[in-house]
Amino acid sequence: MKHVRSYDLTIYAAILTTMVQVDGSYVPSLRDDEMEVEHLFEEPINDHISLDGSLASHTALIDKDDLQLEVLDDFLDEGFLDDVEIDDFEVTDGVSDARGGYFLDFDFAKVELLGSGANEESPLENSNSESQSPGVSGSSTVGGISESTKVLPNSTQSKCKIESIDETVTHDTNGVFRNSPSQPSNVDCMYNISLDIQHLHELSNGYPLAGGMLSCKKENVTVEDYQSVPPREKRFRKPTQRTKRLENIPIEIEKFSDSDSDVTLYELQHCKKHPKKEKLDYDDDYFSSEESEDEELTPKRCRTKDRRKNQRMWTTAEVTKLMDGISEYGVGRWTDIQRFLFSAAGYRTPTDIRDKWRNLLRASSSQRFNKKEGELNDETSPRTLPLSVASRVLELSKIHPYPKRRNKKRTFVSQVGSSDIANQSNGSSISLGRRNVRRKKCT
DNA sequence: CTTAGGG
DNA sequence: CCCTAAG
Repeated sequence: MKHVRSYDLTIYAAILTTMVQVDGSYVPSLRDDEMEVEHLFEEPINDHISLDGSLASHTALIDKDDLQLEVLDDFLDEGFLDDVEIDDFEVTDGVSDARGGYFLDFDFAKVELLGSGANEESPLENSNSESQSPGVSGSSTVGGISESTKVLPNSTQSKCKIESIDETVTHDTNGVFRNSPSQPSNVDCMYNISLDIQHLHELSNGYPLAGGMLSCKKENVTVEDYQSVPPREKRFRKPTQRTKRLENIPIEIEKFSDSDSDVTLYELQHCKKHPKKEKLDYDDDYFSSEESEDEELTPKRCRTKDRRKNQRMWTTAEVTKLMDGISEYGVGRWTDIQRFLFSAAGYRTPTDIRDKWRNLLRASSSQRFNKKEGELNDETSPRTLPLSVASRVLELSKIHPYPKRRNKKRTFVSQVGSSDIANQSNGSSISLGRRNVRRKKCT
């Protein structure tokens, strides 16, 4: 989520600001600021909450590095900066560019100038250019600011600098972060940072954001230590279909071994996968269907050793559900069927469902053929589907013919169909079904 | 990304 | 189940 990323950095920025702010006294404690920022999180309703911070740069600032690094470390520990990509912030170094990551401008361009006096260049600076891990870059930001504040002995100098910073900073990043137009930099070069936390609620889903971020440990974190923080391995591997499928089951068991594990996990995954379609109305089907507990309790995972990698036997309940879904949504809307009926399963991709339906059709037809032949169908055999299922499949196949357009046999089937919903043209019935489905779904 | 079709 | 082409 980009929101999360930019927002994290934004908050982090706010913390930075307030940290350096500590007026005159330079209290090496973040407590007050913590509270301020925490309020940000507590009131997601207000769109803009402004932090007033005076970026004081007069005197040497103690162990700010440690504190800041600690805070940053907390960031990393909490995993909030995990996903921050460096390309989320276009690093531009021009004041004129109002679109670039002003923060990076701020830190790297300006602050480095400020700290030009003593260039014992903390190795953090180098890590910027590496840009391998955004978290690392953030850390360098911390180092830069703190260093500058430390080094700078002259207040007037800093004033000028920060004025220019103000101009630079005026910028609207994705509408997330906004800075008030340059304040007349008075004594302490006050500048205003207003946070747009319109996306805050998105973060607060169970993530101890403020708490974890603001908890200020007292351990010293040296620069080297920080640098040694391994850049979080990126898991943008683009898993293949099979990988995804395989990953599906163990994750459920591992991460969410709780009671409602399945549902929660599915929600998460699904929302991640289809961010737009996250409005899933989980009707009673979703929870009360016998399918869920059936699947959970009896994970009939009959894996034939070699042929199919991971094959799950289709239970009768599943087949029933599949037919329900087809009768409701129509043939061809496999994604909907999967989403609304097989969502709890986790496996059973739309393709699987379609394949199953295809197989069902085949089986039913063959069964009918067998009936004609007079062969007795063995209901107990797993190879033959129960008569109830078969009859239903046949009926459904009449109503919703499988969209094999070129198939001439379907016309025959439709003519035989007693419900007369399916006319000679298969397409009409299908499209009708789809329209109904859409209306039902989008409400 | 979803579906259809073939393997 | 898997893969891939087509919309």
